[in-house]
Amino acid sequence: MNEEFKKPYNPVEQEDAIYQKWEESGFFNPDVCIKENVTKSDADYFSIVLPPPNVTGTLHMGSAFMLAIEDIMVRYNRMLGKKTLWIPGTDHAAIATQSKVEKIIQKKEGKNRHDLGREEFLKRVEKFALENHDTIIMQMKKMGCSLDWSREAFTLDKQRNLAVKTVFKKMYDDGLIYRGYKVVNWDPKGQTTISDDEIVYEERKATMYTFKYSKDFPIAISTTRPETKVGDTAVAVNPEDERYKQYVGKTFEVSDFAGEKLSIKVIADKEVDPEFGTGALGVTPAHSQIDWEIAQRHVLPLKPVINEYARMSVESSLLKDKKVTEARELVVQWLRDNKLMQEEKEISQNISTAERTGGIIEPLPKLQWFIDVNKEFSQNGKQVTLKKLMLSVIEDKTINIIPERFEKEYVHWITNLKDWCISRQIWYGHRIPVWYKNDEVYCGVEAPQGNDWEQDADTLDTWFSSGLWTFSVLGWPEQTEDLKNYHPTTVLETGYDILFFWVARMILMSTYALGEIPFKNVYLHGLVRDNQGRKISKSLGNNVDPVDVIAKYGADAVRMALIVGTGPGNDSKISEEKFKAYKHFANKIWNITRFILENNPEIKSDSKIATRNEVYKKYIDDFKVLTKDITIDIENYRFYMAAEKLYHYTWHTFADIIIEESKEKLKSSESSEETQNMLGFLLKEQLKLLHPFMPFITEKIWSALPNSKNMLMVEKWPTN
RNA sequence: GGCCACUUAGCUCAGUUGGUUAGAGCGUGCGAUUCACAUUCGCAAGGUCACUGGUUCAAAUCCAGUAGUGGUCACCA
Repeated sequence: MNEEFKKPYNPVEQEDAIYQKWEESGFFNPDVCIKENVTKSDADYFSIVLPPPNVTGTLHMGSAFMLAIEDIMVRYNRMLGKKTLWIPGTDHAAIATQSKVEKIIQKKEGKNRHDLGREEFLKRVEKFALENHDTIIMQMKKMGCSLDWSREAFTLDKQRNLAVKTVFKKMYDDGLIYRGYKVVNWDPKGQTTISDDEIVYEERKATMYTFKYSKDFPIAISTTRPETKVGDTAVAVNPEDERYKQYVGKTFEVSDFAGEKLSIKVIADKEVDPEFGTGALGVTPAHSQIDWEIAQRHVLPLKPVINEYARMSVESSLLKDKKVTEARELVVQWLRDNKLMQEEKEISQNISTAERTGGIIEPLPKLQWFIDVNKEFSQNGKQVTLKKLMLSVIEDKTINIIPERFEKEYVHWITNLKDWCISRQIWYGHRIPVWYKNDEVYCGVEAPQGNDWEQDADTLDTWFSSGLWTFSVLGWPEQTEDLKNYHPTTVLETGYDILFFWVARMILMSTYALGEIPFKNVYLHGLVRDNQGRKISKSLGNNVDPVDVIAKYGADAVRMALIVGTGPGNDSKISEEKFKAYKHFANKIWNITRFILENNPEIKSDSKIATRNEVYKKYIDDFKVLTKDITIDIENYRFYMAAEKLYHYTWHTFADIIIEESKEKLKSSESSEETQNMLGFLLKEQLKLLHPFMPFITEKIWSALPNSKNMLMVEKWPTN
């Protein structure tokens, strides 16, 4: 017998070598599987893209959980004999990466990006991205991921850039992308616009001030932001409000409001809630989304009073160049001094902050690029909108979301979706493929001919390129074989926290650009929390590098610990005890093998011989029931259940009962032949079932068994 | 505020279409162990399935409500 089995199983000594063997075999690549005749060329396909990790950092336990689920699906389907493709890649994560590198440079060198210049700064970002990329790849290999590395992609590489520009141009030509001047979410800290989805609300205490613009102004208004009121051009009231009906349509001149001259028109708008505050709303078209919309409806003038640095851009001496927070106090004091303040009330309110920089969002009117989600266009002879495309594939179940409850959330989100602001004033990302020359505008995949054309300085929202991921990784816009063979992908597996950011955008991009869904199924997993149920975060210091845990317990144990007990969409807690338990389990499988090797060195495994014995026939029949059960669980995405059932069977049925009972039988020469075949058969079949969950140890044992020709990773999944 | 999820053993969680005596792992207690097991095995204790009501021959499971916890979306100026 192999000497190795006399020691406890030590994953650290084995796993890297096993992974290397897999890689060298080439079987992660379906083309090789076909060539080597382990997969039929006309077999059904299974394809899945890896949600590309951000190069802004390295992997955490949540990513490890994701990788475990996906690798289970991939290995299972490969063993079923399908043409199986899992495509790896990483995401440049534009704003997240840029702001991280900016912070580092600021801290180390005291410089900002403008000190370095666009070219030098981008070099630094790329270096940072590459380092993280290499770590991420190493981490994924440690987890045992059977990704086809020959097809690795990056959201910002040349091929993906072509896809981005191609889609942009198509949308531009279809009138779905437009450049427009309107109030956007401006992040003064990151010096860029962000989309509605990149806003994080923070609850804070604030004061609600109620006042009049001047002594003879008839209506009092309420606000938490008095400094913006120097930009007011109207007061809106509800059309039904009897108190104010007499003033509607009139314009009042205010000669001095905190040093500014105002011209306020009283308008009636049904959006105004007469119950709130004084029932009158001071309209600041330039610095509020809602007020902007009201101003559009009533054709009100626009008066910007705040600039990109969150400072007052008015000319009057009191407020000029003051930060908004200072200006607020100055205006409040001015109101008190002039006896215009009626009430100051402490309230709690949610303020908008930028997800990546933490900067307080300042709504500003700016000229930006948008995707119009409500504009009709013609596709396959039908009039559609992007919104309708996104809704219909979920509503008619062309795409399935697991767990189902997220379908409702998705529909709700899409229904309320507004135009998507896609331009960013940052440097790291896909440059907008638009050029300007005097009054001319050119949009194209390539730069226009001739001199004096200047390219738009902005880059695209990172989710624009991630949205193309399912087909850009397959070589689109070229009509590649991969695209024909593997799109739409079979399943998209990702965290529920990026359902809107990413899943929705992929559906938008694919149904638009290809007229085809990006995936047939969406499987959403939950968050991995620490043993106290807290979110993993830097500030708590509870972040664990999966590689460290793997070094201690082995990748198989880590995978099992993450999978067992965690259903789709559910958050999970992870603890040392759980890792330990599955390390024990790995050793149990190891010892089971040792016992069988000692008593059945050739690993005889003929089930026909075994079933001569009635009891063994029952064992084997029971096992077939289990096999079917496990298969159904996996097919229905119940990996947690399949894993637990296998664990339980191997330890408490196979080891505790079947092996225990076999000890006597092996001693008697008359039944030992049957017993050997029964044990050998069940061992081999169990290794196959366990392989997707615990690939390393099962492959290791398989290779140590006599007569094992193929690698376990390309053995056939047991069927009845 | 809207919507969603969760509440089952000390802890972490299963319990699929309603159907024997509600399960597992960890932990606890007792015992065994020259044995494939450094990481072993057996036995045991431990539950008002959050609460109230309903449907049903039958409810942890379905329905309605209440409470608590968490999430998410939208925010009112």
